[in-house]
Parts: sequence; structure tokens; C-alpha cells
Amino acid sequence: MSNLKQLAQSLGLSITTVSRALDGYADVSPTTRERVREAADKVGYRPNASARRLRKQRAELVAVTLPSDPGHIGPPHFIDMLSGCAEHLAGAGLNLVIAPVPRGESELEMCRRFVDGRRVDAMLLVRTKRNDERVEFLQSRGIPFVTNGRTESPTPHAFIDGDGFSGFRQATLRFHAAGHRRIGHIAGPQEYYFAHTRRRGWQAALDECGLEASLCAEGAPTEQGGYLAALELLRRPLRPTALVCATDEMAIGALRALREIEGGETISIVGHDDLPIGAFASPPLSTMRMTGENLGASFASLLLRAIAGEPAENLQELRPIEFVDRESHRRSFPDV
Amino acid sequence: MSNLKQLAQSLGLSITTVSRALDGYADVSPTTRERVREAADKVGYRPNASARRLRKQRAELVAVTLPSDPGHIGPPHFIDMLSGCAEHLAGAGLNLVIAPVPRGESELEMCRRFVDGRRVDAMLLVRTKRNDERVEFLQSRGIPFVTNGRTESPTPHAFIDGDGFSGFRQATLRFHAAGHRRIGHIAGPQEYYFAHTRRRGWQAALDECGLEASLCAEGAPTEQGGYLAALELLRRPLRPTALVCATDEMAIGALRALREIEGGETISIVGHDDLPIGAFASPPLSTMRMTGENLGASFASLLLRAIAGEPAENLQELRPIEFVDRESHRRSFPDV
DNA sequence: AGGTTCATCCAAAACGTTTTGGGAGTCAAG
DNA sequence: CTTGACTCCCAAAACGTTTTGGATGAACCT
Repeated sequence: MSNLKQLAQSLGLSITTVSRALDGYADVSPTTRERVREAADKVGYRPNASARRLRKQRAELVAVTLPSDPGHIGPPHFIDMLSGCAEHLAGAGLNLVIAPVPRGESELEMCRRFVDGRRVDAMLLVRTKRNDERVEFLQSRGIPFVTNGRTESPTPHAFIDGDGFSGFRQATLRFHAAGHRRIGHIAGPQEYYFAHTRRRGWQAALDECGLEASLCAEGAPTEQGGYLAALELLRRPLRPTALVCATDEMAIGALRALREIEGGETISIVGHDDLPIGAFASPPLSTMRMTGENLGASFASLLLRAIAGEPAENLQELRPIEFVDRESHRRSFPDV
Repeated sequence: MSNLKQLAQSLGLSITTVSRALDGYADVSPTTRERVREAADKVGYRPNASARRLRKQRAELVAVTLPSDPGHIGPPHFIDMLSGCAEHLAGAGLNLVIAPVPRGESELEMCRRFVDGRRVDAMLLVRTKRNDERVEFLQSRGIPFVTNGRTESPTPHAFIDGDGFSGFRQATLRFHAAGHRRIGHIAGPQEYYFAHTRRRGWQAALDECGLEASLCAEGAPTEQGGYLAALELLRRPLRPTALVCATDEMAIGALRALREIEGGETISIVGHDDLPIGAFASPPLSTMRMTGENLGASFASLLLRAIAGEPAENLQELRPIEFVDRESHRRSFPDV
């Protein structure tokens, strides 16, 4: 539409001066600057993004990777996080692009495409695995990135994560203190760090109490996965009296299993994520959540600092977990 | 890292030839082409995206706008749609960027930023309003765009939408055929097209049956909104025996209201969207859904055709609604 | 031999910015 | 008058591609 050359011509100035005027440099007189600004406003001039990116050698883009397995992308409120992140990145002139993994391509190849084409200045990784090849690759390339969730990578990287170990340990200890002695765990896929660490928290608590950690079933991180895993646990001869579930979605699936079996209404249950819908489950789901407001903004801020070159060690946020007590964690159970 | 010049130099060719070899033009000999391709593979050469975009005058980017009201972004499976869309766009060399609306900025200003800066080749609009200023703006600018949901715009534009009117009309007629005579509607915010058209479908059915369309309450398109609206309806002297809810989320909120009031278990209910979680509600939620697989891919294909210049009239998909019958729509109610 | 076609390659321009390295003029100090 | 500092402006280069418009030979007809 309109570019610097046209604007400069219409003002009788060089494109250098116009460019510098708009960027607020001191070597253009205040009167000229004002004149330029007004003219630019009037014709609605915006610098061509591609040209600036080429010249400045910055993509002005941050990519967020989305795992392709359906239901494995993230919790339902994930999109709100993305929205918040994008909003804060926009304040720094960066846009957030979605980097899906096309069928037949590995997550690694996708990363490579983005990184080697200089298409992004940084990346945001979600649903990290314990050994995440994407992390290794980005580290080797020196591309700034932040992950949602830790990994077992030996070299440190930037992340935000909830302290799932402590959260699940505490939740299990609470059940123990309430008199429960058979506390089961509905686990997510163990290759994911979050699922593994939550399970370890549950296990650690049982160890401390001198109980055996045998009542564990693994499933997909979905309602269906939680439902099936719960059925498996509930069919055992010595079934659990309380269930600690890796996610709220799995917990909601487990809730259905409880409704379907006899005596299910005496079994207590707790989830994780604090999905709004949990308050509307039957019974209202007790859960836990990572503390802190506006997760997306925190990611954005970490990304910006990573791009600015701050070392990864300074960019690690391990947040405490807090409980959200509703009904499902305190159902009366018959003494055993 | 590596650019065309270096690659050409190392091969003893001009950058023209290298560029054309990689793009598969016929005016470079097969042997040279192979040689170039191998060398490019070896050093992991990828054309610089910004440079190509500048030269080709295409942003290679499509923006999706996200409304900022929390919970108003879209249904929980929205992210899956985005992922599918991004994946198919990537096949055509396009990336999907998130265009959030920063606090204090209108959706219109945001669109303007993206469009005037030539930052995008097309836009994807979600949660359209009946009179959507974004649609008007994009039409006036001649930017290709596709909406998720219709509008009342006089000039046609590309969209994909479910036939909510028919769906809600049919659902209401089914209740009538099952003997219900007081059929209520839990409506979403009426400025949204989808909410308005669904309400009109409910109303049309009641008109046909000679019943009064008075049992309607409006709420936010969230569980909480559905819960509150349902409470309001259920407190009326002549309360409904069946409820048609604008979305599954609202229906799940309403389900809680039914559990909390006496005789609530005799009231039938149906939602819309077919959220996976509906199958795990108590009772399992009957619902309806737009027909067709992989909505995201359909959006991508429409976007590509819009960018290619196909007229908007050819790019309108009004999809039929199908019912997903579970438990909640056929609860036995006492004869009145 | 002269003309035509074909296959293969390339130099240079263009895309629209930002930044570098001055240039011209003014003013005050020496 | 010269020098230096300062203010305001600008020409040109650079970023890395793609595309235009040939150039150079070789092969093929007539």
C-alpha cells in the first residue's frame, strides 16, 4: 500500500529521515518529527514487516509447538494461556505462531524447519517428555526457548512448572491423615514429565507411610483414559478408598466409573488443574492448581528474557501447588 | 547460518541457478539440480523466510483472532481445530499466527495492525457477532478471510457454520414429540450469531407447535452461565420439563442446577458441540454436533482458496447438525 | 554456411526497511 | 578567519531471496 519511499517523497524528505523520525531518533528535529508522524498517521503507514525482519535479522516470531496426538495437546484452558502469552509478546512486537506437527513428520523435523529457516526468534514447548528430543535439539542450536514442564535434561533450560511431586505427595498424605489406607493413583503416560513426577509424589507419600504403592493404573490423559484406568483399579479385590488422579480430565472420567460401580459414592477423589468444569461435576471435584495468575504472561516474559540472552538458570520457575477443596475429596467411607 | 550466496559459491554456480534448481525449474539441467540438492541437504540450507516474503510480497502468514473475554474464546476443543488448521496450512507454506486483542485495544484496531502492516495474507475469525465490525473492515480492505460462524453482513463472505437453526428446531420438536409441553432454552449472549440463531430455532419450533416461547434465560457461554440461567428457569412457577442449551458447557452447568433442585432428575436436557466430556457427565449428556471431520482442515482449505482469489460465494459451508443421543434427553417426567 | 531452436546458465534488479558514515550549515570559541 | 562542536539531514549499503531478460554454445534444419 504505502511505503517509506512514497511517504518521504510526499514530504520532500529522504527515506532515512522519515524512518528515523518514526523511530524517534534524536538526530531529527522535533518539528520534522511531528510533521512526519502526522503524515504517517494520515496515510496509515505501517512499516512492511518482512522488510524490517530481513534487515534486522529477527523473525519477530515465537513458535509454540503442539503435540499432534489428539487430547494430548494440553488442558482445555490451554488456549487461554496461549492467548495471554500472545498478548504480552505483542507488546514487544513479537507474534506467536502455531507450529503443528504434520502427519508423518517428527516433532524434531518440525523444530528443524522452523529453526533453520530462521523463521522464529524463540520457541515455546508444551507437554514436555522426560527425555525430550526437542529440548536437546534447541539446546544444540542455541535457540532461546522456554518449556511448560521440566525435563530430565542434564543441561538446564528455561521452564515454568508446577511442583507436581509435592502436590501429589501432599494430597496423598492428606488422604492418609483422613484415615485412608488404600490410596490409588490414576497416572498419565509416564513418558511425560508431569505424569511421571506426579506419580512419584504419590509413591513417595505411600513410602513415608509404610504403605505399598500397588494401586496404580495408567491411561491416556483424557476422560476416557481416566475412566478405563479407574475401572481397572476398582475391579481389584482390594480396591482403593481414595484416588489421586494425574489430571482433572482423568478425574472426571474416574468419577463416572465411581458412579457406575456399587459403593462408588464412598470413594474419595482428587484431580489436578482446577478446570472450571470441575466445579460442575458430580460430586464437585476437589483438585489442585499451580499458584500464580496469568500463566501466559509469565511465559511471555520468560521468552523475552531468553531472547535478550539471559542464561537459562535464571529462567526457571517451579511454582507451588495449592489445593482447591470442593466435595469429592471428603466422601465418607466405611471403616475397613 | 547458510545462505544462497555461500551455497552458490561452494558449488561454483550463480545464486540464480541454485535458487532455480531448488525450486525445480526446468531451465537447470537434471545433473546440476541433483548436485545442488545434495549440497543443500548436506549443509541444511533453508531459504530465509523474511527475504522470500519480502521478495514475493506475501507474508506466508494467516492470523486467527481470539476474543479476549475469558471463556468466550471458543469451545474447549477449539485448540484441536487450530492445530488441524495450522497443519494443513503448513502444507501450503503458510503459518498460523495468533492475533490476540491487547487490553485497551478494540478487535478492529488489532485487525488494522495486522492488515496494514502486510503481516498476513488472510485472516480466520472465530465467534462472529451478528454485526461484526471485523468483517466489515476486512471486506472494505479486500483481505481474504474466513469466519467460523455466519454474520448478518449484507455482502457475502466465506464461512463455515453449523445449521444451528435447524438443529435447535429439530431438538425442540423432538422434545415436543416426546410429550414435553414446557420446553425451555438456555441461551448464549445474543450478540453472537450462533447464540442468536440457535435461539431462533428453538423459538420457531415452539411457534409451529402453538406453544409460547417464554421459558428462555440468557447467560455467559460457560458452565457458570448455564448454571445460573438454569436456576432462573427452574425457579419459575411453571418450570420447564425439558431444556435445550446453546452449548455443552452451558448444559453441563445446567446439569448441576438439576441435581440441586428437587425433581431435577425428571428434567430432560440437550446441549450442542459434542464435547468429549459430555459422555462423562451425570447423566451422560445428549447433544448435537456439526457434521464433518477435521474442521481445521476445512478452514485451511477455504483460506487457501480465498487467498487464491476465489469469490466468497463459493466459500460458504453450512453444515447440517446431527444428534448424539446419550441419556440426558430422555428422562422420564411425570405427566402434567 | 546461415539460420533457428533448444538447453543451460547468469548478472542485475527489485522487494522495503534500518543503519552506517558522512555532508552541509550554524554558531560560539579561539 | 579558523576551528571545533553541534544540529539536522541524506546517499548508499546491506539484509537474502526471486524473477527478468538475456548470453552462450550446441545441435539441428535448409
